[in-house]
Amino acid sequence: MFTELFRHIEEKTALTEADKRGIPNFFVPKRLRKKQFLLQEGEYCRSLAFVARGLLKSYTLDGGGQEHISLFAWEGWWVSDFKSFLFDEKAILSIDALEQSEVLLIDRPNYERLLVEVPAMERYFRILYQNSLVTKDRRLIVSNTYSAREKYVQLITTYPQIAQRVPQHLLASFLGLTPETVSRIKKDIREEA
Amino acid sequence: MFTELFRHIEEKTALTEADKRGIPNFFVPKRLRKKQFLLQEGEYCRSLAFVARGLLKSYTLDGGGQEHISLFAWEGWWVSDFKSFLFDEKAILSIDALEQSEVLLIDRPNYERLLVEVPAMERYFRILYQNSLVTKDRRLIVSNTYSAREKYVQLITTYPQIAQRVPQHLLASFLGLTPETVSRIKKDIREEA
DNA sequence: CGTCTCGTTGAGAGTTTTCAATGTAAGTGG
DNA sequence: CCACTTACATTGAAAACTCTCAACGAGACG
Repeated sequence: MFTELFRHIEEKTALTEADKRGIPNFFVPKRLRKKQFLLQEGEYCRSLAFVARGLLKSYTLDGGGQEHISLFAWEGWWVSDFKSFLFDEKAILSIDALEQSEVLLIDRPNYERLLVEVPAMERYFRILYQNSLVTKDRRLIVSNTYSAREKYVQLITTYPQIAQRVPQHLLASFLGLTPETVSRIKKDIREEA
Repeated sequence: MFTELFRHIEEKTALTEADKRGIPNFFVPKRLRKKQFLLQEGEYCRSLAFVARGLLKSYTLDGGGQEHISLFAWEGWWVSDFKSFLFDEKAILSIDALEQSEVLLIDRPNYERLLVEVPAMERYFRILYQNSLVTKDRRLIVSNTYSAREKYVQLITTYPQIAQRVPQHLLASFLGLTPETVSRIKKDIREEA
C-alpha cells in the first residue's frame, strides 16, 4: 500500500530508510467500494486521503441537486475538502469512489506531527502544493477564457487516459458543461475529420 | 520594506531573530510605477514577488489581445508566473502595476537556498500554498458553477474593498465577464433594492 | 479645451442550457 | 438466460444567458 506513496514522495524529495519506517505509522489504510463515500457534504473532513489505487471524484451539489465535480483523484493524487480539514468547518465537498479504491488516510493531528517530525514531508507537501497551484492556476485560466469546445479539447489532450476511465457526463460535470454540450462537441469534432 | 513580509510570515509560523536578520539577504526590493511591467508574456519569470505596498494584476492575453486577469495582488500577496519560475518555461502571464508599488523579489537560486537554510520558510511556504489551494479550489467551483451575477456578488462580498481599488472593467476581466455584463448586473441589483 | 479612460445602454448575434424524446449498453433479479 | 431496470449517450427545438458591436456620457488629466 505504501509503495505508491513512497514513489510519489521520492519524485519530489529524498527519503531516508528511517523516514520510510516512520511514515506508515501516521496513516490508516482504507478500502472503498464503488460508490462508497469517503466524505459527505456537511460532515467535518477529518483526514487527507492519498489514492494508492482506484479512482475517486470530489464534487459539490448545487440547489438543484446537481453534481459539479471539482477533481478526479486516481493513483498518486491527494483528495480532501481542504478547507474543512484545515479550519474545522463543515465540508461543502462530497467525495466518493468511481472504482474500487484503496486510500491512505492521515488525520489532522498526525498530519501536523508528520510535518514537524519528518522535515522531508514538510518539503514534500510544500512541493506538492506548489505544483498543484500551477495546475489550478491553469485550470482557472481555462475555465475563465476558453469556449466549451476548447475546454473539452484541453482536457482530453492533457489527460488522454481520462476518457477511458470516466463516463462522459462526469467529464462534462468536471468541465462545468452539460452532458448534451459535450456530446455535441464530440460530434462536431467527429464530423470535421 | 520587510515589516509587511515578516508580519505575513509570522501569521503562519514563528521566526527567530536570526531568521529575521538572514531573510532580507535573499530578497531584492523593487519599486514599480503605475503601469510598469514586472513580467511580460514570453519572458522567463526569474523571481517571485511579494507585494509590500501597492497593487498589481497578473493576466493572460488572448488571440484578440484581450486581457484576462487571473489575480489581483495587493499588500501581503505573492505574485509570479509560477510555472515559468519553477520550470524555466516562457511566461504566459504578464504582470503590471495598477498602483505605484513596492515588491520584494526573490530569484530561483535564492528561493531554493532560503527553503533549505531557513526551515521556517519551508514551513511558511507550505502553509501559504496550502491556503492558496483552498482559495483557488473555491474560485474554480465558483467559476464552473455560478452565473455571472453570482460570481460578481461572491467577489464583492468576499473582497468588499476591491471595488474601491480596482476599476469595474478589470473586475469583469477577473471574473471572465465583459464590462457590459458587469454593468448590467450592477443595474439589476440596483433596481431590485 | 481635448483626449483618454471608464461606465452605461440598446439591439442583435452567438453560445450553451433546458427540456423532451429516443436509442443503446450494461447490470440485476427472477 | 431472459426480462427488466438503470445508467449513459445522442439528437432536436426552444429558451436563457452572455457577448459583440455601436453609440453616448461623464470624469480625470495633461
